[in-house]
Order: sequence, then structure tokens, then C-alpha cells
Amino acid sequence: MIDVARLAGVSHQTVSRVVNGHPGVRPETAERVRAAIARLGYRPNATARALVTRRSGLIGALLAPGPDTDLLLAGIEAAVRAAGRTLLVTAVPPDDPAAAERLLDRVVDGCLAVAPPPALLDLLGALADPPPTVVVDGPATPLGPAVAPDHRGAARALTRHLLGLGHRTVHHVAGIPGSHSSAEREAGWRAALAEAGAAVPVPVPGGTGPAAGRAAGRLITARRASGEDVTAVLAADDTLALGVLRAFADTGPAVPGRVHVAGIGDRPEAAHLVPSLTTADTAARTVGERAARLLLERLEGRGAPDVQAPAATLRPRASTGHW
Amino acid sequence: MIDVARLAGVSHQTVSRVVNGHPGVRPETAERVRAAIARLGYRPNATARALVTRRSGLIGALLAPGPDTDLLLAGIEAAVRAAGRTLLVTAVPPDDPAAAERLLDRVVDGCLAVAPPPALLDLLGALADPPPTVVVDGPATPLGPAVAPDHRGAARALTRHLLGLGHRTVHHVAGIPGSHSSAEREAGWRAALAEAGAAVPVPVPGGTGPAAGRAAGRLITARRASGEDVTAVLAADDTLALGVLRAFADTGPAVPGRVHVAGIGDRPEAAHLVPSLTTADTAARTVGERAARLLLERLEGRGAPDVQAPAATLRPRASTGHW
DNA sequence: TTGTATGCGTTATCAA
DNA sequence: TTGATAACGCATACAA
Repeated sequence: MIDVARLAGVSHQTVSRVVNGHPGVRPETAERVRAAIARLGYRPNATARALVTRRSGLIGALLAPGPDTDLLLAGIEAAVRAAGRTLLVTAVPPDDPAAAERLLDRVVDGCLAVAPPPALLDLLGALADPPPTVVVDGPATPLGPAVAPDHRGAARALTRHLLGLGHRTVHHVAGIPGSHSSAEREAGWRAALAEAGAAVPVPVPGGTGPAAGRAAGRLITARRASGEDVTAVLAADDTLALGVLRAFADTGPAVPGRVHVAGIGDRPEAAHLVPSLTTADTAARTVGERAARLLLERLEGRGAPDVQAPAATLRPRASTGHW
Repeated sequence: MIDVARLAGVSHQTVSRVVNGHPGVRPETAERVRAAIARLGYRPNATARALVTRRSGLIGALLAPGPDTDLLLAGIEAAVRAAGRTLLVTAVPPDDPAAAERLLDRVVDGCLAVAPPPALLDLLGALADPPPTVVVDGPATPLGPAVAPDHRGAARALTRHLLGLGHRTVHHVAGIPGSHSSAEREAGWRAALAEAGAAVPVPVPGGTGPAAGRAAGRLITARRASGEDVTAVLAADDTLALGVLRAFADTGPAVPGRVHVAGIGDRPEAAHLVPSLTTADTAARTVGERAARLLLERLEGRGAPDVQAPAATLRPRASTGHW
């Protein structure tokens, strides 16, 4: 900056003014400064600026594993980028919550906690002065508000849809144990069964991902082999559903019959599988965007209005497997 | 830091020594300092530290859209986290290369350019003093070395495999136009066809994603309807392949016959589709990890050995569609 | 309209 | 073994 000042024949203070668009600089002077900046390829040092302004322009994202982490992150990244800020990302494995601390030691203006397990929220709460935080896909906390997909509504709508198709009950493959999304999805499923007075089968342990879904599908196959009434399955996410369908295909058509399998999330491939997957769109990407925008508005002091997560949209499709 | 110093009855400089584990502090003094740190919940300010050391501990990742961006990013994140550094992430849409500049204005110690289009590399090269850079999934540049998945080997092995199954030729659905991965994959496919003396059909425009694949699949359907010999298809990535299979299913079994469809990448769902997808594992996640480690080693001055990308592994599976 | 002086929270150099 | 002092590159109050 001093080099630029020297070249333009002004003080470094005037350079600062020009760089930050402050008023009260003669246009001709500003022009000289800009020329010098261009000539020297000068770029302001964000670190020094952050030190003195106490604002870094950095937003931290703490990512715990969940079924929609990638889509949530995509939305967050887009919103942060659109705001001209920069995103700091770290995964927070369940066995290493300290990964979050290493990120928070960077000076972040604000922080997004994605699908945080309780241990992570505790860690944040125990900080000397925690950054403004918005929870994405989790419960609101004293640290700040939360924005979450409509898991419950999605599960409920799907379960109702399946019951409406004539199934006497709907079995459930659960999501990641202890996660907010999985609890909400299970709650929605239970609610719809209760409304309809349907029997409530014991949920099948799942997790997330096609391999976990395939394993769960085998359990369901066994369940049916033991005589239970299984004609419809709601998996906690699309990737599980895909695996469940595969498990049914593995069994082969030896035992005749068809099962309707639904997922949750409407991942990009859901519509293009053979057969396409019945699911509900929870707009995870949009949720990520809105959460980030909420955080940004709070940082700018605007008393941000409560952010509404989009309602889940049912996507009835043909997804049946045979066995 | 001054508060800590006061509480421990030492100078701030001694606090700094303790924090950084410098030698020459009496153990008893160090203990007093540590106690004060704990009592006040003091955490060193990374910004101030970066200002004076000229090293921020930050690694920037510039992400251009590509078929494996998510897996590459996952590997990068893990390696950066394991090294105790922090990752800065920004997507660089083709229409907004300036997004990269905003990230680079942060002081990053080094930078990973993922699937960079030429425009992005130009932008990096034009910087006054560009950060040490490793290209991931792209060509090596004057800025630094590159680590890329074995696209060409994967495509070649798959094409050979299909030809070995007795197909007279293999049609190709291309990836993202102008991308390194897509050019390499196409080259591998051409090489295998040339070796076998097989006819080289015009590549079908694809892109990435199941929707693009489905559209490409329709083009192939039309191609066959016009009398061409189409019995095997190599799609440039698994998500395209999935869409292609769907397009064939859409056509229905009206015209009898089967097509063998293969993808590239071995995405997690590939093994669990019905039928499962023939593909080749390019270990994108591992490539991301290795690229990040290469960058980190260069930053630490170690004359890093050339990093070897893992060879592609063929995954022959049952993926046929009918029409 | 412009310049001078001060401080942001550290680390590094030197002297004690 | 420790402390005083000077940077690091910038923004901000104040003076000119």
C-alpha cells in the first residue's frame, strides 16, 4: 500500500480511502491511485484488514455426516459466495469434535453448524465467546436459530400416500441414529400411521447410503419371510431406498409379490432410476441457502425475519421392487 | 494475551513462548501461564498471527463443476484437516471466474484448483504473486504439478472389456465439453477402439448428471432406430450411465434386444443399482487426498516426490438395459 | 481534500 | 530465563 502511495504521490491513507470507496477524494487523485494499483498489481491484504476491523469476511461451516450434507453445503456455498464472503469448511467426524475448534480458532464472522450432534453444540456453547451461529438441519439452540428441511412433513406425506394406495401399513428404515433428521422423519412416519390407525412396525436400523440400505433390505426380506405383512417401505433417505430396492431384487422373483419402496430427499438420480423412486423433495439445497442468508442478515444487524424452510413436496413415482 | 500475561505475572512475550512451545521457559512459569490461559479461556488470534508470520494455515480450494468434484473435495478436506490446517472453499462457475479472485484475496498458503477450465488457470497465472498451486483433475501448469484420476486408463479398460464381451463397437456419451476429464475419457475410449480396429461412432453429447444421461440415451435410441449397430455404450460418468439406462427403459421392450451400458467412476450407488453398473473405479477421493498432501508437502519445503494417481480398477457388473 | 499518528494481537529481535 | 521494542499491513480518529 505504501508502494502504491509513493507511486501515486499520495499518502497510504489516501490509497486506503480509494480502495474502500470512501468519499472525499478528488477524482483526479483517485484516478492516479487506481492507476498505481493496477500498475503494481496491488491487492489489499485481507489479514491486516481483518485484524483492524475485527471482521474477517469468513463464514465457517461445520459439517457433521448426514443424508443431505452435500446439498446443504452446495446451498451454503452459493449464498456465501453471492454475499462476497468466503467459506471455511471442515467436516466434524463424530469421533473428533475438536476439528470444529480448529476452524473456530480462525476468526470467523459467523458459523453454520450442519446436522450438529449434541456434542458439537455443547462444544460451541462452551466457547468463551462463540461466533453468531445458525444451525442447519438441527434444533434451535441458545446460540442462535435453526433452519431445517421439512423432514417430518415429508415422511408424513409419503406414509399417507402409501397408505392411500391401499397398503395396510408401512415399514420404516431408520436414518442415522441420534440425528435430528432421522428423528423427525421417524416422527412423521409414526404420525401418519397413528392418524390412519395403522399398525406400527418396529423400525429397521438403516443409517445412510446404498450399502446400508441394501443391508436393511435384507432384514426386511427376512421379516417378510417370517410371515409379516410387508407391502410398503419408507426409507429415511433416497440412498437407503435405492439399496432396499436392490436387496429385494437380490432375493429374486422366487416369492411373487411387489413392494412399494419410497425414499426421502428427491436426490437428482431419484427420478431417473429404473423404476423411478417415489420420494418427497425437501429442498435441501434451498434450506442451505436460506440458512446462510439468515446468518448473513444477522451479521449485518438486520433483525432477520424468521426463515421459513420450504414445505416438502411429494413426488409419487413408480418405485416398486419385487420379491 | 496481555490479560493472560498480567494474570500470570509475566510479559506477553512469555505467553507467546508458552503458546508456541518455544524452549527456554522455566517449567514453573509455563505452568502459571497455562493456568492463566485456561482460566481466561484465551485462544490465540489466528489473524494477528498470520499477519506477522505471513502464513495463515489456510488452503484454498477452487471448485469447477465436474463429474467427481464432490469426491475430490471430500478427499481434499480430509487431508487438509488431518494436517491441522483449514480449508477455504469456493465454487468457480464458468461464468464467474472472479469468484476465484475473491478467495485468493484471502491470504492462502496454497491453493488447489479442481477441474479448472483454462480461463481459471489464466487468471491464476496473471496474479502478481500466485500462491503455490496444485491442479487436481487437470493438466500440470507452470504454477505447479497436477494430480488427476486415471480417466484414460479407466475408459480404455472399460472399452476393452466391452469389446471382449463380443460387441463389435462401443458408443460413447461424452462428458462436460472442454473439460480435462472428458477429453481423457474420450481419448481412452478411442485408443481401445483403435487397438481393436473397431469402428469409431461419433460421440453423443452428454455432460454430467442423470438428466443429461437420459437425454443422451434418447439420442442413442434414435441412432439405433435409424439402423446403426448399437449394443454397447460407454458413458463418461456413472450418473450419465444411469440416465442412459433409464432412457432405454423408457423406450420399452417393444424392440427386442439388449445393450450393455458402462459408466466411469464407481460412485457409491453404482454397485447397488438394479442391475448394478459396470464401471471403473478412478478413486477420486484418494486423488483428492493425494493432491492435497502433495501441496502440503511442497508448502513445508519437502521436495515432494511425484505423486502417483491410483490406477483405475475395472468393475465388471451386469449393467444391461433393454429396448 | 489530504496527511499524521495510533493501534489491531501477534511474533521476532535484541538486550538484560 | 525473561522482558522491552519493533514490525506485520491496514483502518480510523483527528489535525491540517
